[in-house]
Amino acid sequence: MSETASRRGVELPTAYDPAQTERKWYEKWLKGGYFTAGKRPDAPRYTIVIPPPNVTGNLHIGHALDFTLQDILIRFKRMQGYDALWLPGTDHAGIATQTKVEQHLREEEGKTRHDLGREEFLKRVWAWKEHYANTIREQWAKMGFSLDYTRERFTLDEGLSRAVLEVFVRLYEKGLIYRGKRIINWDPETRTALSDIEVEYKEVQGRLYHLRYPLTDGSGYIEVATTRPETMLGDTAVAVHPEDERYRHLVGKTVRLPILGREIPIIADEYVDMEFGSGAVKITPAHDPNDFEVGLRHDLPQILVMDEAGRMNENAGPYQGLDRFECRKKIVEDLTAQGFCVKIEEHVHQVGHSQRSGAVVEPYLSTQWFVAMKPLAERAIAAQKSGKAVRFVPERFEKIYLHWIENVKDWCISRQLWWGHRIPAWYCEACEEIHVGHEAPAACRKCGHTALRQDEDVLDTWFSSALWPFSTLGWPDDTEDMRRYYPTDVLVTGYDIIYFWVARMIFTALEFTDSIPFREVLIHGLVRDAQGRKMSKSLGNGVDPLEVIEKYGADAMRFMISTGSTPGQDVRFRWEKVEQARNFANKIWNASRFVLMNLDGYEPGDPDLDGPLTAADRWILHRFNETAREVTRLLDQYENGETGRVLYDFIWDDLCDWYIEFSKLSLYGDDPERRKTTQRVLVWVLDRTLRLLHPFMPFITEEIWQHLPRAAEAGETIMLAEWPRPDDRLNAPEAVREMELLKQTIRAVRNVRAESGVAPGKKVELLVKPAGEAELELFKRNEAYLVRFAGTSSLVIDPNLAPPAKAVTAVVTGAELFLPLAGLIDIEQEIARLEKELAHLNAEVERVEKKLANEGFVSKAPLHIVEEERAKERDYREKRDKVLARIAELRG
RNA sequence: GAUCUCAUAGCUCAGUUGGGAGAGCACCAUCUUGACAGGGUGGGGGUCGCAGGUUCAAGUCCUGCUGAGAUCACCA
Repeated sequence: MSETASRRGVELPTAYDPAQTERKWYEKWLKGGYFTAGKRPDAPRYTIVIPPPNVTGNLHIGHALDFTLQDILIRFKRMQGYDALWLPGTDHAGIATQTKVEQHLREEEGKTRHDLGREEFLKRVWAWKEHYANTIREQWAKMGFSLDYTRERFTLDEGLSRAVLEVFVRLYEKGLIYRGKRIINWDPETRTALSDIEVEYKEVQGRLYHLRYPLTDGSGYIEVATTRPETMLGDTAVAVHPEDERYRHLVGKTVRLPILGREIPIIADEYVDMEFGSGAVKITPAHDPNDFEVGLRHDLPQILVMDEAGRMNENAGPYQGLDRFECRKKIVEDLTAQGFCVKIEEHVHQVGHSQRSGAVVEPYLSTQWFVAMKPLAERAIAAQKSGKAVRFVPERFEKIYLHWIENVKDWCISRQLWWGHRIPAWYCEACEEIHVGHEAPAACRKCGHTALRQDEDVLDTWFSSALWPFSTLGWPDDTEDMRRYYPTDVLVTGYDIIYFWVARMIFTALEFTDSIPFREVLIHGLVRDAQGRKMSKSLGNGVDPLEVIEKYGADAMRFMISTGSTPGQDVRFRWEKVEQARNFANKIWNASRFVLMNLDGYEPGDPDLDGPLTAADRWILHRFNETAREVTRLLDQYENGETGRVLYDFIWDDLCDWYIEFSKLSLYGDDPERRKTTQRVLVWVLDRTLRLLHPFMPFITEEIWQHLPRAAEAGETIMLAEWPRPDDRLNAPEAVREMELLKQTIRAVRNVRAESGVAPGKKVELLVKPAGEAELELFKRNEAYLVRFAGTSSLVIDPNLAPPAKAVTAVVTGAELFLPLAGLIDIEQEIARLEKELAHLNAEVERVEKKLANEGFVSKAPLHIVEEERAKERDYREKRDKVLARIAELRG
């Protein structure tokens, strides 16, 4: 007890200074090892793996939202006694990182990656990665995240790379990974293949070019239309619908391709839409996915007319060497000049752009590696539709997920990059036999040749991300962590990566661990700017979380961002909201200062519920209990916005505006027993309230909590303090009724004073006419509060009192209140004021009576609802009658 | 074209299984009262987008419409 005694009376500065305390506590938490999971072997575990941020740069405010939501859950569960693991890590982010490093290299040294060579270039990327991984760790620390750094992982580290190999080899052996020549999405800027979802379609104002291809027999022309005229150089057919009467006679004939003069057939295929355009389509199998299919059906040649940089190649004849867009211009000029281009229409259409480079994506025939999605998707769909499902929060995102996985196409997983997991395939130099395995084979299994070269390409970043929930825990080994912490409990992420990541983790986990990777997925929205725009580098409207922290503190940022939204909905970032959160932190700080400044003679211990507690004491304990119950319930439902509101209201309204104000009477009074009781209630409630708030505002709650006198068994950090459990012994409905009447009375007096223009500081006489014995007792018991908070010079409580004419009146549920204001009052004005009140009460009475007169309502509504309305009716009637009587009296 | 989200006070947004609307900011008045002016007290302000329907009862559920946004799929 000497320790708590020595803490007594510690002075806190008048305003909370976040910068000072945040670093201090984070260091202590780290040193204490409180973030490390595994110290409660007998407790149930709770696992979250972090969505690994890219090592491309600093974290932005969107990360702050995502991670804060996770830290809230982890801290909450840890306090509830779980063995809580929050596993951190970072993602190598293939294209994104490589592009950044290449850009850096170009700007700083004027070199390309090819100048350095693969090995040297990768060294540079690793250095970049180290730098940004450190920056990210620093940012995590500033935001207060309780991550278990002993388990931190990186998608390219040794263990995870092994997992990637394992998955690749197994899928290959199962026939679910294959190599094939297909139309893929090609990014000519970064010169790599992309998967379908890495292509963003944007509406673009383009043109539709109508071209005439002359029939070789000289009998005329056939007209086709295209948005990409340069691809005509790769045309190998013109297709019409087999049932199209207009063209039936032409099928089987040939046309001569303008410029190149190649003779190509007119074919019939059901793919063609007769209604659209001329009903005839040019077919370019090497540059369009649909044409590719048509080409296969009709055994057409595939002529690639561009190179990997999007320049026209040797097949483009006179256009060789031109950029594809220059070629477009040139070829249209030429075709027009030669009379082959007959019409150019303005045409709005969707054009695919690379998600990373922004370049217009070229559908491109290329040999790549693919994952056959059908079997994997079917299993995921079956799982989702049976009981073995991942629960999406909010539910609607399940539909989004299912729609995607039900329509998914094969996944192109090879990337023409250097930064990533190199594809574990080796080709025999002699016979081109493919060998897939963990290591390079010594010799070709087919021809015995020993010269084998490994595939130059790496895997799509998302291939490794798909394994994240189990690769981070040690899979494919049967590790202790894997057994204890897998499957994880919840995945928290934004709706923008449901396809990229969430879906892929689910089907991979089902395939390789035979289980779902997480029970629930909590989906949040995007953080937008104050105008509701998406934050982006080009707009420069991004918000740096560190700037927010510097200005307002990490707790304010966390509270604002986590409570400022509804699940699944986008959040707008507004500085005013951070300011509000900062003010809230300051409010808590000062309420705590008040408590700490008034602990003279404090004797440690819980409030004695059987002791002489005041109604206010019992009321605040009751309200705390309700708040604890509500906060726990809401947190379990991921209702952070509501949780924040409940805590805010309890702390600001109930604790600060009412209880602390009321407590001053006990603290400054001369009854030492009452003072001690109130001190205990204050300390107890503040302690527990800080715990409820801790997941949201870890720093300030810890700082204050450490200043509070508290029992040794509470532990050395609020992080590990027990989460408050609802306790029925704290229920005090009578105290609640008493406080409600007191509050109503005090407010009514303040109100009429203000309305009657009584100076706020002026003490006035207050006459209370209670309605009955119980009320009389109640008011007598609480005289001191009325005097203090209603600004009373003298107080008369008398059920039989005859009010003076020159007085203003207020009516509350159990009493009439009179303020004799002889000098100030104008009778007519008072009557007018009361009549306004009367009109209001009459309207209420009428409304309730009408409801109760409704036979359907009384017979069908739940009893407690009907009872509530009856009580309202009585209350409004009573008040109305009193106001009516008072008006008559004044007139009278 | 398909699916989804949103529309509530001047602004930004809450509103948790349907029971007569709230917060912050802004605004008006007032208070240098011994935790806090980043504060206290009191106040004004809303036909909950429109039209129907279900129900004793609809901001809340259903249908249609209007407007804003998102995602997916597309016709060359």
